[in-house]
Amino acid sequence: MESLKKYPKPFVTVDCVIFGYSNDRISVLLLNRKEEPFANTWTLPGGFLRLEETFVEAAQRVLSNKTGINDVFLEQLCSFDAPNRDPRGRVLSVAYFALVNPAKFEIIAGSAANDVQWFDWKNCPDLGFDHAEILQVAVNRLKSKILWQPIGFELLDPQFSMSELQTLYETIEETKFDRRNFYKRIMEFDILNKVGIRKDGGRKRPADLFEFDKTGSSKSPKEGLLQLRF
Amino acid sequence: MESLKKYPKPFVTVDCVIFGYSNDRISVLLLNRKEEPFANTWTLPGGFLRLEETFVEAAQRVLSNKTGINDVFLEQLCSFDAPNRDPRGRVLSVAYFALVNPAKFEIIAGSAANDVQWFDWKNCPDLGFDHAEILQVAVNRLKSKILWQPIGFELLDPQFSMSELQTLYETIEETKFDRRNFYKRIMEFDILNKVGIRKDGGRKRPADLFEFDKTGSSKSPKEGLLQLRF
DNA sequence: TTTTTTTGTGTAAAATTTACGCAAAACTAT
DNA sequence: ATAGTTTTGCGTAAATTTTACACAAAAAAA
Repeated sequence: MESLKKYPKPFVTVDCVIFGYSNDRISVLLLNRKEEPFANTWTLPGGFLRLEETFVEAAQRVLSNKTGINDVFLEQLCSFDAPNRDPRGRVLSVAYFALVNPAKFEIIAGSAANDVQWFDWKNCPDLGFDHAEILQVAVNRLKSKILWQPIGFELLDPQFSMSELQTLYETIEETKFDRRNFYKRIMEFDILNKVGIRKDGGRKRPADLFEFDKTGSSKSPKEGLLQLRF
Repeated sequence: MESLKKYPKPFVTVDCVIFGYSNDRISVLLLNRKEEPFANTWTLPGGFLRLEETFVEAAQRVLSNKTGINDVFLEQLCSFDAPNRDPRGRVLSVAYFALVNPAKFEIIAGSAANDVQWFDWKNCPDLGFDHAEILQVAVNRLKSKILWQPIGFELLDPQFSMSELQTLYETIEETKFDRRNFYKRIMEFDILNKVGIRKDGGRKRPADLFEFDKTGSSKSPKEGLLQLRF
């Protein structure tokens, strides 16, 4: 069998765009680096791939070690290849993204980080490497993805009201929807189960509470794809 | 600055899914390998990334050397990471895809290939490595992409009739559209310029000939996205 | 000439999307 | 208590879009 010795090998890292949602705001998890390059600069959490790992395994390990976040569903975003994107040498990056409910995680800066924090997705600090570009790609993906898939449930508490779901969609899409049409449209897809009404200190009329129907029996039209248009 | 010496390096290849269209059929360009692993087996054309190259540059070089195809517009598809996807070691692959008009290229097998041929996308031979999986991802991407972007023009001759364009769409989507509604829908997007009527041996009434409007003045609704639904 | 096939244009029915109306439920203020 | 306010769930008609055809013109075939 042909030897691979003659071929050069780049370094390969996995970088993660972790989106969170709380208080009607989308946030992104950033890490402040302790070491050069980009020491004391905010970046996406990431790290080098090990030879026995898949990308997702590497991403889970990096997220756990550097940010304290465990067991998130990661989706591949894009790979980045600018030859000068890392001053140390040729370092490729495979970017992944995930949506999480920040309330479910305690973020803990690992030993290689000065700090780990959530930042509003519209007000991030300058990012090291080409991570601003990666983040932009992730934001675009999130915006288009929400129109076609019932995401958002990973971002909310297990039980939520329709207005909470609507606010999430409006925050991501940066528009407003008609409340009544949103309600009808979401319900048509059969992806929600009504599980009661809000008990706690509601302000006005208590809202019905829903949770995502995990039985997968959704009857959404157009070959199983959501399609929100208001 | 931190040394990278402690980090392992995988090999990285670029693999290309080149779709062609002729005689109402979508085809894929495959290469029959001369060397192990997968000697005498069909695979997607691909090769190892050089450290000074971007992915696209590597793909262009590989395509030119191994298949004789030059200057195609490549779009990143996905990266593949199964640890055992290459028996020689840890070899990652970044897949790209392109749409071309086969009539514009002469395919020439490079020295590392027994042969290079177009295969019908529904009747490919068994592929080496994980290339069947890569091809499946590419096919899915092509099908969804055509609904949102005015592709297909790269697949046709510079001037084409509406029925030729429709047949292309029907071939990719594997459905039939109403001829008159297809005509109107396409015209609404202002992406075609009428450039005359067919002169040569037309069979019945000669069709108007169109070409893609490269001035970028398309007025498609929904934020510039095509949306074909019949 | 007549027939056949393909193409360009138009139009009405069907379906979907959009814009609101309204009453019920709980809180607030008298 | 009672009246007023705000939020929620459900309904309905207008506006728009999609779908299904009708029809005549252009050229080849008979």
